[in-house]
Amino acid sequence: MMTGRVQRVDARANRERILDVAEDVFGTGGKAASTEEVARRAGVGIATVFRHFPTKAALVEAVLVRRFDRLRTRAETLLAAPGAGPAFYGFFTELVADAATKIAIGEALHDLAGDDGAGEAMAASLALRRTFGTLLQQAQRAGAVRDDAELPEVYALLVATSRAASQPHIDEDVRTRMLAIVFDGLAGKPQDGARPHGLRSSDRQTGRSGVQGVMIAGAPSAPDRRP
Amino acid sequence: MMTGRVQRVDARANRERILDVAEDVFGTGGKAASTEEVARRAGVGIATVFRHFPTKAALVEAVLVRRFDRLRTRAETLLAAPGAGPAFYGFFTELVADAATKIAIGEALHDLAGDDGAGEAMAASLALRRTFGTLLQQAQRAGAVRDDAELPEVYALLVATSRAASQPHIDEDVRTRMLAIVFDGLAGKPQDGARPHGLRSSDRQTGRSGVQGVMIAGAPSAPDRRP
Amino acid sequence: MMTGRVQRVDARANRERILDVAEDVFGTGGKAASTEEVARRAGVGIATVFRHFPTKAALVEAVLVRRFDRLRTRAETLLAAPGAGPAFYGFFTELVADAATKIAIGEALHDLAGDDGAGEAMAASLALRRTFGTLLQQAQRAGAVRDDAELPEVYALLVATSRAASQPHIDEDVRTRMLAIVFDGLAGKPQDGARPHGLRSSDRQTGRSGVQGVMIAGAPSAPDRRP
Amino acid sequence: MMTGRVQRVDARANRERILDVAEDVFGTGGKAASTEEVARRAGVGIATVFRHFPTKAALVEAVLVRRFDRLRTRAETLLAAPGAGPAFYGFFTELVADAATKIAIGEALHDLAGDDGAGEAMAASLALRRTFGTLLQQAQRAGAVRDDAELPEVYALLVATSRAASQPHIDEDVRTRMLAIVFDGLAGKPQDGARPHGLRSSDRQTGRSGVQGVMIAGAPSAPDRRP
DNA sequence: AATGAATGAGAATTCATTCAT
DNA sequence: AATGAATGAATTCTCATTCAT
Repeated sequence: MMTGRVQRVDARANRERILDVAEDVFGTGGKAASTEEVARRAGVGIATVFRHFPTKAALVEAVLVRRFDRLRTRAETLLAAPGAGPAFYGFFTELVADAATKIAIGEALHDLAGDDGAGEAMAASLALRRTFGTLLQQAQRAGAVRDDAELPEVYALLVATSRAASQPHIDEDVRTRMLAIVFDGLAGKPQDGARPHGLRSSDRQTGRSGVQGVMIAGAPSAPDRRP
Repeated sequence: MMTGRVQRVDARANRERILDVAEDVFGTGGKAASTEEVARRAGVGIATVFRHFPTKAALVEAVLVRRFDRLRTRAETLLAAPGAGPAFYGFFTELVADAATKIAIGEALHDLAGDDGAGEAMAASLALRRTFGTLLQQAQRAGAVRDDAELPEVYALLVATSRAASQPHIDEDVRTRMLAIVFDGLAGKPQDGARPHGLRSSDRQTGRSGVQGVMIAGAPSAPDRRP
Repeated sequence: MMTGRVQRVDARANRERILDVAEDVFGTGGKAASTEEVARRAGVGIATVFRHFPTKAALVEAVLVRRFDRLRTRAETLLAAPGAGPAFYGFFTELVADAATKIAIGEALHDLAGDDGAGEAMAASLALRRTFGTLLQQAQRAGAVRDDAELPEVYALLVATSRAASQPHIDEDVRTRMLAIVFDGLAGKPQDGARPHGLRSSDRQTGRSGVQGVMIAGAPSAPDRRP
Repeated sequence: MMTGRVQRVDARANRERILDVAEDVFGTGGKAASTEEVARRAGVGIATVFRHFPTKAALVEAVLVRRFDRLRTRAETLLAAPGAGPAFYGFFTELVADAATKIAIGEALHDLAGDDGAGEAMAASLALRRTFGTLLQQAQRAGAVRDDAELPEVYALLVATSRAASQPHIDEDVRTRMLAIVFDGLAGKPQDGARPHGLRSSDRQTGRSGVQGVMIAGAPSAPDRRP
């Protein structure tokens, strides 16, 4: 009994170590990194990795599931915190900051978003997205986020910025200012009708935005310089 | 002589065909796609590909250089067009829309951004960035983009959104609305001091944004609902 | 033109050499033998083997197809020869003698017989069986083989004896005498009703033969010693 | 003491269970089946299998020894039964029928026959062969088997037919008729000199049988149809 | 210049066997 | 004595790159 327990504890520890290392290895080198590298850096034999995760895909998936679950748990914690605005923006900021060190997870977030093959990871990803959607709604009800922003585009921005943040030359400073711009866009009341860029967030089903044509054609009718 | 000339013309045509195919192949399948696939779809022998591009990396680089150059040329054209604001936003929109179909180029833009190994492609990438910087300055001078936004973060947003747009489940509609938010953030006057998210684009060198701590601590002093 | 032809000739030669070697390697070691062994003994790189045969199964199948085709061709030649009896028995003898040196091919004949996964090889095997069936019918019409023997059991005997002949300790002498017994059984007029073993070839659908029960029960009614 | 005894009883039981399972596993999947599969289906840990049988080869050997011993015991029982003919043919039939369900054992019988590496199994195999030889002699003395048949070829036929019977598409009906032909060959008085196949069981040391040459040459002088 | 064949260095995965408890 | 985890040596297959024609 005791024996069994101890062995399991050891194995569990190994499993966790492998996951930790894999998160780092796949983070740095993308999922193209070799399983052997994971084994080496985890200090175990290659077969041990395969004992815990029968295929490489299973290993990658386990890494993602763990990561998505952690993020979702964090989001749930923030849901309960007072201050819906800070909760939303804080989570957004945290996730992007975290992505900076877990490089290819952004890629995974990215890849999985449309991939339906990876069962569990997909589920965990969707759960995270759902919770994030709740954070968004709360923040909108609190007036901290404009009402016309919807989950698909906001989540796309979350993925986009976290992915961008994983680039090594994007330091913390740049990242913060990048987010400040996005956050202004999210918070900002669509002031007056005249915007310099001609896009409206509330536009739907309009096919191609008119901007491109206008721009190519040359001078837009909108005033170029604001008073 | 004639033969030589003809062969050269043939070779040049081959080179272009290979580049076209490679752009598509690496676009669809990522740079993990095989060189043999490129050769097959270009209708040439594998050795011909390696005759034109001594390594796979060289082929990928040539694809990127051509792509960056095209984008830069487009940016230069817009620089001369009247209407600095539409020029900037239009180019941004175009590039993101284009990325949606050239999937892995966004990845490359991404990867290269910090990579200094890839000589020519890096140079082309920097040239594009520089031209984009000029577009930005013009737009700022025209009042179409807030003054406190600087190239690093704006370029980061360009990369981020173009990468996000390459995901299959991001349709044109979502892409447009995502950009609308970002563009509002770029255009928007930093209204009053009280922002719901607590980030200021003009903050520099401040290490960690204070948001996180505040948020975790709970209720911020700032009013949650705006009047 | 010339160039292309020459290359193809070389490649064809390599292909044949690989097949020859594979026939030997899989013959000696069973299909469990490694592809690398085939490559080494063929004097080519492992990748060359896989270039010609995309999977190991394809290689094994190609070996079998070639072998079955050769045997069928031989059978067809004999079909045209005068003397249906000698043709039948001669083919039987030849095939068994040949199997003695192509060890595991007997195994393949064996395995394939019920296997429907291996497309081409299965087809080639069936073609051989069909031609052998014609040889059998001719021999029966010529009175050289008893009329009540049918293809399934005769073919089973062919497979069985060729497989047995592949064992190293079965020398030619033993093989010949083993065949002599089988051939006597095939040729032999079902003499009188009283056989010492109690089985009749013409029995069909009789479920279990009665022999076993009788034997276990003890003394059969049939006379034990023949006059 | 008590503990030791109990443990030993348990261990013995485990050993038997492992052997039972192994007989089935190696029977179904060939000896390529994995040891882990045996352990799993036996409900023990993999290490327990290796405690009882130090190598996989030892396990396979133990399975074979047990099987050969059982067959030999059965043969010995039949030796004492009245009716030497039925004893011989019955044993032959039983063994072949049994092989139909213990697939790869036929293969093992086969493989071992010439293999001198597998000590105990080889010995058990030889013991079986010896006992079978006695059955044969008795049957010959009883006139149930022709006098000129000797053990090597008869045993070869036993192995050959049992191996053939293990093929899934050889049903009981075909198996019985295949045996009927062989048994006719074994029982049959070498009638008159003129056989359609030209082989004589009593031929020894004659190098190649003349049949092949004759057949290839074409029309034999012997009449093709018997009067 | 162009081609297709050849090559060896990985990569994922499996398996018999050993180790620690 | 029993267990399950760990291990490294195969094995199949892929791919960038080189060679010969």
